[in-house]
Amino acid sequence: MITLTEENYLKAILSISLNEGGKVSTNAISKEIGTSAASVSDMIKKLQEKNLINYQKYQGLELSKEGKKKAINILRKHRLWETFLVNNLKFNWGEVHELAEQLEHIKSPELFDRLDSYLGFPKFDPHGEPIPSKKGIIPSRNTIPLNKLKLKTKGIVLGVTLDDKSFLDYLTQLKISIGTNIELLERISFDKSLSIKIEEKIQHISNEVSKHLLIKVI
Amino acid sequence: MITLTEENYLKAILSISLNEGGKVSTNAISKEIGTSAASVSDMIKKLQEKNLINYQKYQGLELSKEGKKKAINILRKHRLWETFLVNNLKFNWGEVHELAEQLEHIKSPELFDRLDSYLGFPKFDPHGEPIPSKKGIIPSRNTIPLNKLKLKTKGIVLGVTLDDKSFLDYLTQLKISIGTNIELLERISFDKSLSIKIEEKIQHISNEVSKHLLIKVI
DNA sequence: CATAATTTTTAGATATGTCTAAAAATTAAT
DNA sequence: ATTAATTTTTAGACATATCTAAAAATTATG
Repeated sequence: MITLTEENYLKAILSISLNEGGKVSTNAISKEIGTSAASVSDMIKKLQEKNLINYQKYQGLELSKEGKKKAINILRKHRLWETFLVNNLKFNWGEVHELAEQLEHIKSPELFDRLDSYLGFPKFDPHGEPIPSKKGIIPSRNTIPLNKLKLKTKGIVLGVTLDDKSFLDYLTQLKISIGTNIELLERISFDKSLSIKIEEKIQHISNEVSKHLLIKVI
Repeated sequence: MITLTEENYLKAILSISLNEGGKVSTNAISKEIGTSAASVSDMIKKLQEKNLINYQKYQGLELSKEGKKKAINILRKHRLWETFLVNNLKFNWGEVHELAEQLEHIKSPELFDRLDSYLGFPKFDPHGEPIPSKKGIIPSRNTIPLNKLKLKTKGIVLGVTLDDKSFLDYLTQLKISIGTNIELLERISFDKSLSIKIEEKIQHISNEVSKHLLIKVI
């Protein structure tokens, strides 16, 4: 049986792999989870014993096939819950992350099959993030982060890659949400900040914000 | 902060109080939860320190005002989830207990307000058990257990008082569910078993089964 | 390439929640 | 009202998940 804590480690390792690729370091996990490197080191041993990761001392680690399957399933559960909370219970998109962090640990394959069906088999959650299928396949789309977009290009916001309340509240304030039309007008070379046109209105946003906006070019 | 384990103890204590009344013994909790009396004794100390129970060594215990409030809230959450699982996700009434035992520990007052509203503010769950209101008021109805019913009396099944898969599956097999019409035909004095008429069909059930069926006399 | 800086691991503690075995208190029975 | 049975508590252990401090290994630097 896998514990809640072990699930959180797997999830963190998956998240780091997806963002950075390659081997995952003890320190990276420590930062992601907010525990000491010593604790991570302990937990790594347990995950290794359970064959959920491949790991050699001092050499970093990666998820095993089994570990990846479990981690992706947690992601699936998280995103199905977020979809339910926003679509059905009318939470706004900034409010659901912590709640989904609790709900993602519920154990019942049957529940998630039914929830998936109840929600109409959504492929993307309210943040535009892909919901892994029951078999663990993660849907993909042709999007690029706004900070990589060419000048004078028009696109649609299809997703955000940061599920953080203050970030999402700020987007809401800028009237940016999933489906919003955007045009990249100007890039300031000094700080890589951007002037963009959002539904006919000109706004200025930082590089940090633009990094987390996934755009489909039109 | 209250832990998951503490919540389970509070729930168990509430359940025993509601069923038996009076002071709750260490042994009763031990049986209800399935841990040793020694473990219960340890946990009792913690709950006492947190002022969730009133307790004197060797003298049994009862929930404090605060403890009762928390316990009733867990019950509320459990029953709201059972309602969602049956009404919306189409689980049958025997399948939802274990799942609701996990879901009842989710922490978010906002979630349960919204879920309550989403479900249409139900007063009773799919087993006919009362759902405590947000303020902790437990709805009541004029029902009696089938084993206390007078002979030749007709009534409607309004609830069951045991949330156990094998029991509920058996009821389903007997075609007994919430709202079923029932008439008490005969009581066998030897074992207190009953002959009953269910929707025009005669059936024979044990006293143990009849104890857990709540009837409204018509 | 030797040393400094960083990362990772080990060692030893702590808190939670559990257990068994034994002691203490209460309740029941003769 | 003693003794026996039962219940409850204490004592001592164990597993999980965490920590800090220190040691070991790796990586970076002059």
